[in-house]
Amino acid sequence: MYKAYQLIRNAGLKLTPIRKEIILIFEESPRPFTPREVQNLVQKRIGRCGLPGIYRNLEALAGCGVLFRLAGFGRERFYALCREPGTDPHHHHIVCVSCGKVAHVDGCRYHEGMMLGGYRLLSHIVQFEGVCANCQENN
Amino acid sequence: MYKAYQLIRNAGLKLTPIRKEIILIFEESPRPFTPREVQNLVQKRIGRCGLPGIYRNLEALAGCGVLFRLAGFGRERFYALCREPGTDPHHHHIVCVSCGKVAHVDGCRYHEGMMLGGYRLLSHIVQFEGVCANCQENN
DNA sequence: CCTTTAAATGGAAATAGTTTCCATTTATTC
DNA sequence: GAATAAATGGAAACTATTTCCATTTAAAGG
Repeated sequence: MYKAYQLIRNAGLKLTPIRKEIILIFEESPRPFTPREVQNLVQKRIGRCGLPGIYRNLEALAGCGVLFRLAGFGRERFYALCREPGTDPHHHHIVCVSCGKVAHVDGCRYHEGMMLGGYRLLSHIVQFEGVCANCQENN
Repeated sequence: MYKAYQLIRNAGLKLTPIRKEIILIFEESPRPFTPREVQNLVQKRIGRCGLPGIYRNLEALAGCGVLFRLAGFGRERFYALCREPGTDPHHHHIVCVSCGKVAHVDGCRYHEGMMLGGYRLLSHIVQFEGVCANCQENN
């Protein structure tokens, strides 16, 4: 994840042990995590760590393109790893409702500045839920 | 909004004064509201009314297709009126960042059951932000 | 109408996710 | 190794949302 380290440095952020650990945690799992889950996982690896710091770090990492935050209507927030940070063409994500695995969905037709229903488009949220190939078989 | 009344009745829900008032409030404004805003507006019209009831009603009305809940990353939730409830072909919405006006965006290419990146699609969130024609002129 | 009944309501309190504050520690630069 | 801005952790504050429960009410059937 040296690419991630670059993104952090380029954003003027420090490369701290907790940030490295957070990146490793997301690297090693295909699924999204809540801030609380990240805290628990970090604590297992490097001892005590505060939830406020986790929140700050998840936002910081999302801000510099290492993570992204999932859209949804639940009360908890989820973050996942950008697996091709920086080099990505514009794309969105699909999450498996069974195992949580996140995959890319390419070919978004929307982009900033285009006209849409008489509006000038500024931003958009596109997010999918489905069942991944693996979970389709095992059910 | 007789259509809305039908949707409420068809869902086995009661047509209460508060629900009628909530529908009117959304009817008279082109923009989304938070639960708190709805409470304030209802109180101005028919006196005291509790926030828990507003939450229950907004969810109930969204559940039967009268309202829908907007996606987003803010800490507050927003609801808006389905302006063609029931008869709508599948579509999404764009919200003006300046005045809040909501419009339809038709032509979604995604539907339940289709394959997408190896996943079988179950649901999706598509939500747009932009500047409406009116606000483009007046700036 | 009048009765019955399940649903809706409002207020208070509980929950829970998130943010703020601040004193201390630490990564980075020179 | 020293200087400095950023990061950290704990406690507390915030705030949106939900739960609980006693009371009221819409709707259905006599």
